[in-house]
Amino acid sequence: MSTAIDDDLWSAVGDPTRRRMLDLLLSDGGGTATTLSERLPVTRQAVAKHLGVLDRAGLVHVTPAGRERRYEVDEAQLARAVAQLSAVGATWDARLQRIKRIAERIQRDRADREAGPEKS
Amino acid sequence: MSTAIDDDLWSAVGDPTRRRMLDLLLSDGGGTATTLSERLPVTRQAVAKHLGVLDRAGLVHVTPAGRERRYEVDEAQLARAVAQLSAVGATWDARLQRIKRIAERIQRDRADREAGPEKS
DNA sequence: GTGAAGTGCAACCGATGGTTGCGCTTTGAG
DNA sequence: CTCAAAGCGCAACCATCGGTTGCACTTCAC
Repeated sequence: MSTAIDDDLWSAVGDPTRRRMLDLLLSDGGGTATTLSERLPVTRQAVAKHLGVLDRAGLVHVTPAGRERRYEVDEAQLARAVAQLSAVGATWDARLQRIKRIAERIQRDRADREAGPEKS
Repeated sequence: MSTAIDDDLWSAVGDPTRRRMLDLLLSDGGGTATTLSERLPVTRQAVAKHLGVLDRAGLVHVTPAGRERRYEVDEAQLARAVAQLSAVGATWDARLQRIKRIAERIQRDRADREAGPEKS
């Protein structure tokens, strides 16, 4: 109930650079630290660190190939992360809806009181 | 297209402690740094810093009352944040769906080739 | 074999989430 | 009125993290 979330997954997805990396890996169907860094405003080493975080979170898999290390998105795990994002959103959405309904009821009650004052 | 997001909003909502604070403020209908810190595993000062971040992001409003400073959630702004979360989720969801469809098509194509080999 | 490509490791820097300690105003009980 | 406690802000400090630079190591290609 209290938005208890797999914190590793959320924080992995929480960083803006890592989100862009996931975007690139998805649209390109994989990549290496070097190819990613060419399309991002950070150095290869920064990208490598992020890939480590994503790997530990299970969001990507790595395949060594000669002197390269190719990374690909783990779609099932990313789907889990998406589900958790939606869950948080849904929780807050529900509460905001409840608040909105209560506010409307209060306003309606006040309107009733002003329209038909039965007592002095 | 490229998941361009209001980074202040996202990062404000990105911290797990701040998410719990928003939960508490929503369910209690507001609170102070002290009352929040009593229900969280961090000190009042840490809570105060987070309230500053949430305030700068426009997610909460503060009302000084005597020696207290009461904070309440700005529902419209939180709704915006929720919308952005959903947007990121929807983007990835769409891409994952596309990948899934492509994978299925490839599998179907291969099945066709194996079933009816027209040429040698 | 040699140079370039790709990677990893280590040191360093700035921002941030967290703590402790202190001092200030406000409140309320005596 | 007095004074202790409640609530808050400010400042110093620490660990972690995202980012950088620099260097050494493998692998590929000529």
